[in-house]
Amino acid sequence: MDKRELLLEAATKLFVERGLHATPTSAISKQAGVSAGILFHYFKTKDDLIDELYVSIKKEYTSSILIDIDRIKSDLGKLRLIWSNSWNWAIDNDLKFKFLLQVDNTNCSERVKSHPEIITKVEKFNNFIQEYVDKELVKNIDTYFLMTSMFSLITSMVNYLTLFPELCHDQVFIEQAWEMFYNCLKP
Amino acid sequence: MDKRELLLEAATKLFVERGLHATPTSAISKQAGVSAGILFHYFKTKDDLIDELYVSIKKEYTSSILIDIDRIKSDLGKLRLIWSNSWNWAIDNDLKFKFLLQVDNTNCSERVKSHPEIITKVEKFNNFIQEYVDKELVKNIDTYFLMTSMFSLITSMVNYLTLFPELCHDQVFIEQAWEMFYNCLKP
DNA sequence: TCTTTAATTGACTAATCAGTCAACAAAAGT
DNA sequence: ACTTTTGTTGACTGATTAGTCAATTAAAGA
Repeated sequence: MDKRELLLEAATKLFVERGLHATPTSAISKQAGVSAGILFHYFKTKDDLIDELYVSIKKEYTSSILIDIDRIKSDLGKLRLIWSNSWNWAIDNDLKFKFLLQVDNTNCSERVKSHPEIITKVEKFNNFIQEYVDKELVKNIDTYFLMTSMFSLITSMVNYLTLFPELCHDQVFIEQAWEMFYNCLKP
Repeated sequence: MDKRELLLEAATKLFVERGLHATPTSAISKQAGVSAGILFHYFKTKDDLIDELYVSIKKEYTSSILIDIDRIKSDLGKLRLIWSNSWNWAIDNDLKFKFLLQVDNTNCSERVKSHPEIITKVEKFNNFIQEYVDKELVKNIDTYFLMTSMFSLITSMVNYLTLFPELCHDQVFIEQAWEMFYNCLKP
């Protein structure tokens, strides 16, 4: 198997368990079952590894959000799919999601948040929300504020579902959570 | 001035700037203008300092939330005061707030989240919300889920206001943000 | 005043870290 | 078959770290 991939996977696990700086590169290579030196063959520095890991996971997450979006006709249905895609991906990839949260809440994330591919994704999503503002399906307020509010609600839902996983399939809870989400956004 | 306090203040600043593990104790004592050894006179270990800092800041934050709550009569007014107290404290104490966010999104926070004083505060707030559920002023859903949703919205608002501080005094924005907050909670 | 206790210093240590490197192995090209 | 490139190893290094400690100063009691 690709050792680069093994290293990224091991790093995700250890970073979430111990934190970025408390995880030595030696522990990452050990967890991945490869030699200590090879990490610096694939990544110039440890910070480089962190950056590449963040960007690749963020891309994976933002891509997952729009899955099957064209199979839905109604605007509200699309918004609901974005909502459920978001927390479903996070539940299915809890280590990766926790890694994103950890980095997003660190100042060192400034280094990587300005990555061009991520900025593009954010802009795309921004335009998507602007359409909803124009159609008067959501509040007429700055789209970036709408976006952060949306993702903060999704994040809190993911954290809650992580504590009570059985609720993932509880239709009553899911319906109430969606109601809260959309009530927050609607005009 | 109290060197213990100087150390905590310096630690808050550096932890937020560099991250917990990327901040050596030597940097903390240097920033505080005291000798390297004195840190271990006031705190047994570095982790001890982190724990004590977290608990003291969390207590300060949770206390600030209920300021002047008895001067308001209406239930809705009280809820709105909790909301504005929360983000006002966070804006006024941005370093401390960022420190809380950073620790809350780390696995190492498990160590400290179970601190008795913090559990008591959370339970108190939980009961407060339960009253609102009983009075049918907020959705009939698990109070812990309501609580995390509330604070996630407040957090996203604080992050947004940090980027655009002038909006703190923009009555239109504040009113819309409150509308979003309460629409999310109401039955 | 004298004694005891607490606060404070900074040089020190043992451990740990990110990153290097010479050597070797495997693939790929010719 | 032979050469070049690429992947891989693990011992090594210089720098940095958390935490110690003997010595010094300040404060408090008697």
